[in-house]
Amino acid sequence: MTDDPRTARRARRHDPGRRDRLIDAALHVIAERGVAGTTHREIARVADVPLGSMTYHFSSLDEVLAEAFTRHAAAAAEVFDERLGAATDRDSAIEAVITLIRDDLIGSPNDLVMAVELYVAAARKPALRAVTQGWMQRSRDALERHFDPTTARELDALIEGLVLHSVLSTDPMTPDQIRHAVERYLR
Amino acid sequence: MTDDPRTARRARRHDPGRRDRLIDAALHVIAERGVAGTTHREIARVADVPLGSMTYHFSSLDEVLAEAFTRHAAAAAEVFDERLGAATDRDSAIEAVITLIRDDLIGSPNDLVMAVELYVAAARKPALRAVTQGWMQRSRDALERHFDPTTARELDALIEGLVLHSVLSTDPMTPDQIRHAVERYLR
DNA sequence: CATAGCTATGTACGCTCGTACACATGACCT
DNA sequence: AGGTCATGTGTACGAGCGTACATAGCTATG
Repeated sequence: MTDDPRTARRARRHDPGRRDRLIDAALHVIAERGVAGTTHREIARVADVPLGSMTYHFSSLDEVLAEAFTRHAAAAAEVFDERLGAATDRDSAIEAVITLIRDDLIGSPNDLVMAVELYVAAARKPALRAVTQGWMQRSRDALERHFDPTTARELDALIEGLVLHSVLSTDPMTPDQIRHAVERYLR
Repeated sequence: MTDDPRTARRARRHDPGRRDRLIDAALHVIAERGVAGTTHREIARVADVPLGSMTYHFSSLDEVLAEAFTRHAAAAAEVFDERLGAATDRDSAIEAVITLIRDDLIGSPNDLVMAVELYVAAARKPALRAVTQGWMQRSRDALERHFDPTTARELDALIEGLVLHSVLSTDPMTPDQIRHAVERYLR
């Protein structure tokens, strides 16, 4: 946007540009090294900013983590929305779910790693619990556009389990196996 | 209890079962504080042994974690075996699965925490991947005593997802909801 | 230009960590 | 009994961490 220093008579009290970049860098580090390997120094290194910048923009490391996970969860939930929003009837919703699992979830294992990292982190840090629950709620809401609440909840759990086991297993599920599992449950 | 330091210390001087007790202490610490909070010093404190004892019995902290997770996975898999071993026909196997989820999995959330901690740890430490896979394999094997391999795999995933979402959610699933989900899939 | 005040940085402190290693101890053999 | 040596312990070291904080730099104003 307006990077021109001469803009705005009113002083910009805050520079969201850098803060955003730091959150993105944090996401990158979490995915790469895990929450355990996520430190002020590592994030600063990745974002190419001085260490002091971390404490300036965030009051603690937990705050960085919370913001990073929130951003990731929002992006992930949006994928759910998009896939399912395109569906018009129940059959195409089923197809959307299968595509979602195959392409967006199993297809990018980093997202699963992020999810599991979040689950673990949330178990110890109450601030992150709300993020987890908001994420789950949003994916359930998306499913409820096409399925009744009970089905949505169970289907959501099934998807999570399928993705988790598929990614962690030595032999990932084939698209046909995914289709089989989802259809068996839904029909 | 003999709290006299000299007595206790002398008694501990030669302690063949110490390694085992350290692994149990490690399990306790992992469940309590997470892998991130599991340190040589904390394990030693819980087990009431000197710090040096850790490096004597284990060549690294990763080795402690690996042994602890292996032990936990074995115990968890045994629960699967017992529940399902008691079943004689398909219907009682379904009941066994429902009981397993309700009483052993959702009923003791610590086990779920351990599982997720293991998943995260395994993502970064190859030595732990074999533990995860062995665990999954054993629960699938147990299910295959009563269901065909495809069903066993899908059911295993469904169980994992149900437990995960139930425990992490603000409103845990009721026994009836669990029964509904499992029966809907299996019948 | 001078100045004031907000933004941003470099550095240092206190702490915890994993690990190494010199040394103490006591069980067992002869 | 006395010596040997695996078993077990206490301590110290260097690295990396989160965070605090004095101050440098810039920009809007007078």
